[in-house]
Amino acid sequence: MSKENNSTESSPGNTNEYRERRIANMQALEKAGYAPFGTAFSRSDNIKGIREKYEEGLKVRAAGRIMTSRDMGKTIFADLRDGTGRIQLFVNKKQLGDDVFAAYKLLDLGDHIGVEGEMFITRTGEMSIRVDEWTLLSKALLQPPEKYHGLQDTEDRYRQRYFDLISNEESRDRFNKRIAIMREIRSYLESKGYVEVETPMLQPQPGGAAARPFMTHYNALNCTMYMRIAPELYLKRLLVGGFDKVFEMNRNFRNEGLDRTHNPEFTVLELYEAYGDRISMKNILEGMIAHVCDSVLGTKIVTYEGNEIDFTPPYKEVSYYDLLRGRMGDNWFDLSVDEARAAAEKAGVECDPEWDHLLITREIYDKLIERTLIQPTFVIRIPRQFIPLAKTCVDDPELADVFEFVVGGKELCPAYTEQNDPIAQRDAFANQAGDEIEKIDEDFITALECGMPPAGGMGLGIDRFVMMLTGADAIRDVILFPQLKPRNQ
RNA sequence: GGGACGUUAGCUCAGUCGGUAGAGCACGUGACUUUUAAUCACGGGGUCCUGGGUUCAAUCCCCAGACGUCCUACCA
Repeated sequence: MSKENNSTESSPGNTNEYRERRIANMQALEKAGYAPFGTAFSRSDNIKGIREKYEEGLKVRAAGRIMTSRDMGKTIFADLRDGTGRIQLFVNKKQLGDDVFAAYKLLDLGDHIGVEGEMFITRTGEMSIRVDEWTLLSKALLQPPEKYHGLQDTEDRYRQRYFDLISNEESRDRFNKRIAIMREIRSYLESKGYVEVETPMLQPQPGGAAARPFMTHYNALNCTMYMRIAPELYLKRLLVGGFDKVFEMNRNFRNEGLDRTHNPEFTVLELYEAYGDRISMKNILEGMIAHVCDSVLGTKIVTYEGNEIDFTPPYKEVSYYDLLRGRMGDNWFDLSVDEARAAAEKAGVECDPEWDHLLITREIYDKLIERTLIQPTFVIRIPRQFIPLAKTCVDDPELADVFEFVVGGKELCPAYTEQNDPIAQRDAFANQAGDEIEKIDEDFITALECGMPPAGGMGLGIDRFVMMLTGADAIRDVILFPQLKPRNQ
């Protein structure tokens, strides 16, 4: 809305002529015996159901919001919409009688009404309800956005999502898909014996990832608490406690930047399977993605950022070292640090002079290689220093037994053969590479010392997954109420 | 954080090489008993994001700010 004087304000100096007119209509309706904000209305079905049960002459009761109106004089055609669909109303003066028809004319676009009438098909082939009776359910005091273009202003669409949802079908569809995707993930995992659990979002010490947390003060205990950056360490405690297959799909919070692909609160699926490993994670992920694509989209092929992506499993698997050699030459890992830096700079990758071979390698992967992996790909056997919570490969203690699942040039889902050795875990925390150092969670180490079963685990960024499956190019398009900078009052 | 661009009627957008603005939808009045982006006629509606500056005159030019979008850097 424009910017300062909008809808939510109703103070006398700020009303506009549209609102005043609607209030006048509301008062006239009230005088005619129509309560402007009605009570429950019993429907014979929702609009989708009514359409599906169509029969000529079938008597139905429907409720919804008036979206458009075509006034032909003695007959008015209107579109009524609820959460499931739209249907045309045929409102006729003779049918209703002069007074009821005159009252109907006091309705405005955006009002909610309930109607009763018989179904029929108009000459032009439009399924309709011939209204015998109607009742006012809720008067809208503000105009809905433009009926054809909808609400386009990106800022308004995020700040006033209700207007976006009222007027933009693509937006409604996208969020319905998000809901369906999450529902199908749950139902798939439950069918495989996983249980959904809840672990603390308010934590005395944030762990499970390297990220800046949100801090808050807990008055009752007079201590600092942190919004979780990941649920991982708690889910693993549950493995220790005897839950064999657990998952949690809920919010993480990170006190970091805000852009096209980052929102400070975002939804992640984390999943752990006792007695499993990286391979079991690969299997569950392939099965889950295929199920979600089929049940929600009806296809495994999606278009994302101009690329056609085929989610038909199995997905190809390639080792981190092979990717590096493929890009930088077979002798890449034999180069000295200086040679490696020179080669990286030559390839257009800027390197900090402090970096060792490992960090230069990571920069090359991040800057040159990851974005070229468009089709779903498991990148495996990654240097262990980057991944303190994973076990190393049985045949090579320098490599972590993990995969990074990359799609459309972006990392979508990391999965590990989880570290369950408390001594190795403590060492790994202490020896992390780069600047991503986590504080050691002593209670977590204690839990490991009780014996955590060997396990596979993974984390899937739900928002980005939904973006991919719905072709959205901003995370704000898949989060109902994304974070925006507050407006000054 | 750095850079580019944007902000005009309730909504979608034009526009003014500096002389306070237009269209479509919506709204109001009238016509119309099968329309569906209904149609036709007439009409009302604006702090041109905010604050400074230049100027006889600023919505337009300059400076600063707010918010947003895109690019770029960083975390997923």
